[in-house]
Amino acid sequence: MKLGESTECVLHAVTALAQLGGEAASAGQLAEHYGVPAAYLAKQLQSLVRAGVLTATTGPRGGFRLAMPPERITLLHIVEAVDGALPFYKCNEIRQNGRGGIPSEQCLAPCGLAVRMAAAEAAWRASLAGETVADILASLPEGIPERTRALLARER
Amino acid sequence: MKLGESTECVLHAVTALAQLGGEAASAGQLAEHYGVPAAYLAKQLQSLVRAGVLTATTGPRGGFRLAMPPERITLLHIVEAVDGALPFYKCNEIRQNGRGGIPSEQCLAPCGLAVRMAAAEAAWRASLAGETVADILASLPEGIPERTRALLARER
DNA sequence: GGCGTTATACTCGGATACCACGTGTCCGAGTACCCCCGG
DNA sequence: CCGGGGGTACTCGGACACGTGGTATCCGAGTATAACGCC
Repeated sequence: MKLGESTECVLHAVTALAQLGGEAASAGQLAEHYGVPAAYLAKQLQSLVRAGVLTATTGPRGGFRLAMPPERITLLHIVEAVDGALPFYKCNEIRQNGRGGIPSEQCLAPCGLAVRMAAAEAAWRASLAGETVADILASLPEGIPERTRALLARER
Repeated sequence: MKLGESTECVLHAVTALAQLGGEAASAGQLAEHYGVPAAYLAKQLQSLVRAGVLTATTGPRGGFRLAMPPERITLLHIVEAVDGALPFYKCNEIRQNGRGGIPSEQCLAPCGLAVRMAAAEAAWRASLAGETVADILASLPEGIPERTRALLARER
């Protein structure tokens, strides 16, 4: 029960892109910015493109940029894009299997365990869906966005 | 980001044990009761013993039994025992690494991303900690506890 | 000087090895029970 | 008939293969740019 190691990289990468205000940055730039393998970061950012959180453009001066304003991108969007949106708990209805299997006519109500596990998972998702990238930007230390822009901006 | 397949088996196994009211059942019995591999279930139940949720006795008429009354066993106890209690999200402080690393004197406040991820995880844990095995028993269909006792009880 | 063409360098995108965790299985150590024997 | 001892069968507990998902990496397809030559 843990998120992939790459989730942290991607969260920070999106934060950096948000500081650029719609400008693009290449995977190589972002990787160098955080000291992570470039090819690996690129692979993860692709899943964000598929999820519609980022857009990608090829060629010189290309790269990744936000597909939505930061206020509309929630942490849940990013986490689900990178780590998958499958439910944590999969109910296989084993209550109906084996020697003690409950006859299906008594299983009209969903399995109580599955209901509780789903509720906990919903609480997690709701918490992540309540925080946006804009909230993260607002909590950065003073002067960091300007510094990020200076480091990542590409002079024409 | 998903729980192990075995979590479901273990949750149901504990539910079955709770229906026995402190009586013991062997791993083999429980496995047959749910149609799952016996050796595998036994392996998982061991981690519950280590976590103090169950007690185990060897020898004939031995097996596993609850170490606490069902009202005191929460779903979080079980899930953490089986799946580990590690945090989902591990903050490696990559904000301090690489070319854009933030100097440590500006990192007195914890990383905002880590704070949000931890909050979501806390919501998940709180939801699971609010549900006990006794709640699960109360939501079972009519007559199931009696049936489980009849199937799992071992005549002296 | 302005425009079209060409060459270039840079970007993403998917396909490919490597490794760790979880799944599934097995056999050995220990113990409570049951049977048998002796008193 | 009662008590003790030994054998037995049953239980958990940890050690051992196997497979899948994630990590890390590479090279190829495509494009905007920039330079160059021509008009």
